[in-house]
Amino acid sequence: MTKIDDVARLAGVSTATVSRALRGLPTVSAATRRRVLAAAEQLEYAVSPSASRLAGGRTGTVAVVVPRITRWFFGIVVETVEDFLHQAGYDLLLHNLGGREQIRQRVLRTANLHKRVDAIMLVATPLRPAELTALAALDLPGVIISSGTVVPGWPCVRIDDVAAARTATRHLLDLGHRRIAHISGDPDDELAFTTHLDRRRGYRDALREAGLHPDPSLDVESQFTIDGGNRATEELLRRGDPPTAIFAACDEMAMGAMTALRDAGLRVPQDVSVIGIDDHDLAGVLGLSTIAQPAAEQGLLGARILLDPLGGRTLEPPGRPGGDPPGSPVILPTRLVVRASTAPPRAN
Amino acid sequence: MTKIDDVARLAGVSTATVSRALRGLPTVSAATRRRVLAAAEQLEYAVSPSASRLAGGRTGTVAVVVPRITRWFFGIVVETVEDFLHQAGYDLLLHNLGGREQIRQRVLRTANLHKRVDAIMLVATPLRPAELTALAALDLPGVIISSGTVVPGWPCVRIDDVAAARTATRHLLDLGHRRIAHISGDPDDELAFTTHLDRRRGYRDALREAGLHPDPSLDVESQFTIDGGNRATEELLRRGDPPTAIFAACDEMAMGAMTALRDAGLRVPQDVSVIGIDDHDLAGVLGLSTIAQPAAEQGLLGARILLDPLGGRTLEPPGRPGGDPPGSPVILPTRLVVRASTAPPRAN
DNA sequence: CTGAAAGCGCTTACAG
DNA sequence: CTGAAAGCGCTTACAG
Repeated sequence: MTKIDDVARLAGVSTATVSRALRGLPTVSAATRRRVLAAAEQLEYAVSPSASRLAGGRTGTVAVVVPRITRWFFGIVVETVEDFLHQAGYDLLLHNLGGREQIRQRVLRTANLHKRVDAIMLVATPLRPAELTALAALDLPGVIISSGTVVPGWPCVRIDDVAAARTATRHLLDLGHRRIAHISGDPDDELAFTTHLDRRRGYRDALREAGLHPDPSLDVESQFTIDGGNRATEELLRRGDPPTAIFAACDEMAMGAMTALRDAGLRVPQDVSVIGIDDHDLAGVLGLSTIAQPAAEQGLLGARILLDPLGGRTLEPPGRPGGDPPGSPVILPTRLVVRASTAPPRAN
Repeated sequence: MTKIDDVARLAGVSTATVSRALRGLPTVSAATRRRVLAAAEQLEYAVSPSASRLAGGRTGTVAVVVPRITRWFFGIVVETVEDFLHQAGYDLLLHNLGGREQIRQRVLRTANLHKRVDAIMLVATPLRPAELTALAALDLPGVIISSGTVVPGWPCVRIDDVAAARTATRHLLDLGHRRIAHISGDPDDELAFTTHLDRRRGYRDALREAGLHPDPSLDVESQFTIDGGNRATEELLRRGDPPTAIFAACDEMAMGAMTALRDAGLRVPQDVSVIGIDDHDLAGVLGLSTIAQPAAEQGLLGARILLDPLGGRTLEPPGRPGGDPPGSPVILPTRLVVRASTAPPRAN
């Protein structure tokens, strides 16, 4: 195991100089730096992260907390953030809550992040009061992606869920639909999302703007998964007088809805139109109309803001009007993508 | 920041004793341990990982290297392994190669893993000779999941890809198909899988066992993705005289094949049967017949073997016959799942 | 069962 | 621009 002393000896300098040269500090002469780098190269020296962290007081690590990495949105975010962090020289400490209360408690306690990371990215993870207090006590920089809670001082990057849902619903209204169902997440989901609340609001807003009354019998709560969409749609059909269109709160639910409809002998879109939110990898394959949201961009921008020593004010996406109150979230745009799953209702 | 000295002072013992008590070492009296734990609790003490690692010589971290976390198999593996590692008190350092040569080089160099992790899990990541040398030089325990290279001394957990492919092909043969195409991964894929080679071999073996000659015009290479399956199938159809069945090397390719067939006006399974390998989350939704492979089990078993101080010989799955030569991979079973995408060919 | 002391391998004021 | 020395916060022989 070659250590810094070996490099110092070979280069004929002190360990302090090796440390400075290797980290690219400006206070090293070009000639010295060259000698140090050559020595380090020759000895295949790699700094010991533990020693460096202990002495330097920085961990060089960012915690990324996601509900479930196997879900489309979270997978994309992690992939993007991982790439960016590693390029910036940071390690990524992954925490996948996995819907298990036990894991959630393990992760979201002070002790588990303290002294272990320099910063925290919370993806769609709402916090309970005690968790919020614990995180705030860490006094670490953090960023929120997509939704969850507001942590004082932590920037947030997300889409406008209300607007996205409104656009989806309006697309169905524009096609002529009037009996529009909504299937969405459940407050009792172990993962405790809040996203579905905003999306339901957008759905209801759009209906009201069109002069329609939201019909509770057309609004079914389930899980944010394929299976959840499947079951919600089955429940919907069980209630009789099926809708002519379904707005699913995410693409995975929409896929489950398409299956349930097919299993019930209904065709999409001839009998029932379906639209989701996300633009999941498979949306194109399935011909699913959707509201595309920029998952990678949310992760990337969040990571940049997190690492930006200036606090990220200079990293806002172009085109965003200045003058927002400090602390307001960065909202990234969504986009209606019309595919084969939505069409006008059959002739009345 | 409360540190170990604070706890020692409050508990009225030395820091050595605090250290021992907190780590559950047996050489501490029950009374002392109780006092130490109470003091630590009261002060909300959390050990500094950097200091502990530097002094103890263990990083408490496992590197997990995957080609792309957004693909079904790798997402499942990471989720499973993350849970197990954290329960065992280890951190998971995630490396997502993402098909970028630059990242690959960064990750698979000695310097980046050395002194940074205690063990390495390589998921479906074939190594070049130089990378193999570098990893071997690390002299760390490691485990291989699914395939890739053989690293001397590293156990391997996987399925039998040849057998899985043979079963898939035989299912089509049993249904009466004779013109069976195969779409699979490309050697030029940036991720450089080897899995597709085994699967192609199983396909050809099955054909030969049925007295058929593999027809090169029915064998198209592409990428292991939905889009890859889509393009491979388009190519297949472009060649004229389409097959009556397609065996896709993975479910994601099979999904792309289903889309391409539908876009070409062909029905599944009436005109063309399709089968994949994986049992992807969406396989059920899409009615895709497949060879199910236990992704979570491969990850979990690999992680257990990695952390097992005994080297994992006691952790082999039950039912596995003893007497395998040491170093031979642990093979987990696969299972044919027949859904709606496979049926007998139309009347000749 | 417990403690005093050395040491893990760096980085950081401080001095020059 | 460079070095000597202290210190980061633990763990580990070594003694007792």
